[in-house]
Parts: sequence; structure tokens; C-alpha cells
Amino acid sequence: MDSDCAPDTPFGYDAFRRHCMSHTVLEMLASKWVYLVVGALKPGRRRYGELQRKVEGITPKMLTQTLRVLERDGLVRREIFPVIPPRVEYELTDLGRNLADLLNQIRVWSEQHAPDIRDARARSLEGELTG
Amino acid sequence: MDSDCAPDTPFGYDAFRRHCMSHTVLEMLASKWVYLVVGALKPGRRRYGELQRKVEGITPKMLTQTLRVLERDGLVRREIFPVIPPRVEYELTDLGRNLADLLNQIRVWSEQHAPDIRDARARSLEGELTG
DNA sequence: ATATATAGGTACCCCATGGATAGTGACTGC
DNA sequence: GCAGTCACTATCCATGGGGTACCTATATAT
Repeated sequence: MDSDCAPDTPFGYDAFRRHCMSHTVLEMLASKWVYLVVGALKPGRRRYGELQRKVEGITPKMLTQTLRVLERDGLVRREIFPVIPPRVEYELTDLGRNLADLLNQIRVWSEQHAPDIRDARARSLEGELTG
Repeated sequence: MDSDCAPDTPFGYDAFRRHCMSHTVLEMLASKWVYLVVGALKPGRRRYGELQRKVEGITPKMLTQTLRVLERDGLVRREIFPVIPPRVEYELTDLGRNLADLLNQIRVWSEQHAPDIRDARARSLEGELTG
């Protein structure tokens, strides 16, 4: 799990190796909810309910789970205001903002190339049916 | 599922909306095996077994499944040579290469920032124990 | 002749994880 | 006094990721 998984690579880490720390980081990032929650936090600090409304279809369980993972890994900061009804705000850390720029590019790519992929899927289905 | 999920966004797609095509694209990309297989194909065309050795820990089932999804979505091309023992080669399409550059940045990020995240996790655990 | 290795997969089973639904506490507004 | 707000937690169920075994057809080794 330490950096000695690939001493010859630029940063001493190699995500292709299953027990390398960078592999587990990739595992954490490989979630559509991580993309979307980080994307929703990119413009600035947000409350729980705002995130839930922005990320359509996320359940409270998955939103909480995703936020806790991001907090644990130092990408998100959580601030609780002891008022009633409760008020909790989330914001990206420096590390989180750094990552958000990259994840955002992927999100934009998926929006840009959605038609290409839809066409590819259609062609693939077509080929399946006609032989 | 069509582009009318967000007519006002730059490309007519919005990944935050659950039934938008770009959301399903993000869903497809949100897999560590997609990252690693695309990363392994980035330098050039590769055989099945080469991919299996490069992506440490991937099972034949997941490798096949991942490659089929990438092929279906037009990111990877598959070429079969009818010889014995069988020979099958995979390579990125133009669309796949385009994506690979982005995914590669994420993989590099995860290698660069693995120590930061390890430290954050350690601090998080520490806080749990001491209160 | 028999055993083993290769290459690129399938077939099968199991359990962890994701997803859906319901509930909770402490107030405020009607 | 009843519904609504807010940020969750608890519980159940189904999907799908993951592991193992197996397949075909040949070349090589014993």
C-alpha cells in the first residue's frame, strides 16, 4: 500500500498495481456520485439539501456515504451549525478543488460526446440484430 | 435520454439529470477497470493477455466485460485473427484516444496525490479514536 | 502416448454494494 | 395540533462485481 509499489515511476506510485495506494484512490474516484457531488460543490459551499436537489436521483444514503468518503479523504470539509432545524454545509478543500477541475473535464466530455456514444450503441445493437 | 434533458446547457446535455444520456455515459466511465484498461491501451494496440498482465488483479470476466462495453460505446476496436491459439487485438478508436487523455490525467492525479489522501485517512482514523 | 502450456474467453455461484422506502428529533408556521 | 423542514439513519431487497472452474484446439515437452 506504500509508495514502494513502483519505485521507478515518476511519483513512486502505479495505479495498475492492485495494492498500490494510488489504485485505491482510483477505486474511490470511480463512482458516478463522486463525480456529481464534487461537480455540484465546485461553484462553492452547499447545504445537504441543495446537493440533494442538484444531483438528481441521489438517495440520502448515497449522498451521505459519498460526502463521508470525500471528507475522510480530505477532499471536502463539513461544517455543522448547531441550530434547529439542523444546518450543515459542505465545501471543497484545496485538494478537492484541484481534483474538481479534472473531474469536471470528464463530466463535460460526457456531455459533449453523449451523441457519439449513443450512435455507437445504436450501431452496436443494429449489428447484433442483423448479424 | 435525449438531448432535450437540458436545452439551455452548452451541449444540450446535463449529467446531473438522471435520465440524460450524458449521465449514463458518466455511469459507464465510473469504473476503475475502465480507467485502467483504457490507460493500458493508450500506448498502442494490445492483446487480451497483455492487458490482463498489465492491469494487475483484473479477472478474465471483468476484462472481457469492460472491453465489450468499451467496444459497444465506440471507444475500442476489436480485431480477431482466426489462428490457433487464438489471437485478438484491441486498440483505442479516435474517440477512445480523446477520452484516454482525460482519464490518464485522473490516473496521474491519483498517483501524485496518493500520499495526501493517505495522510487524510490517517488523520480521519486518529480523530475517530481519540474523539 | 500422455501431460502440460497457451490464448481468449464462458459458466457458475456468492456476497458485498447500490438503491428504495420508511422513520427520527426538535423545532416552526398555520 | 398537525404538517413541514432539515439532515440524516435504519432496514430491506435486488443487482452486479468478483472469484473459480472450465472450454477449444494446437504445439511442445516427457
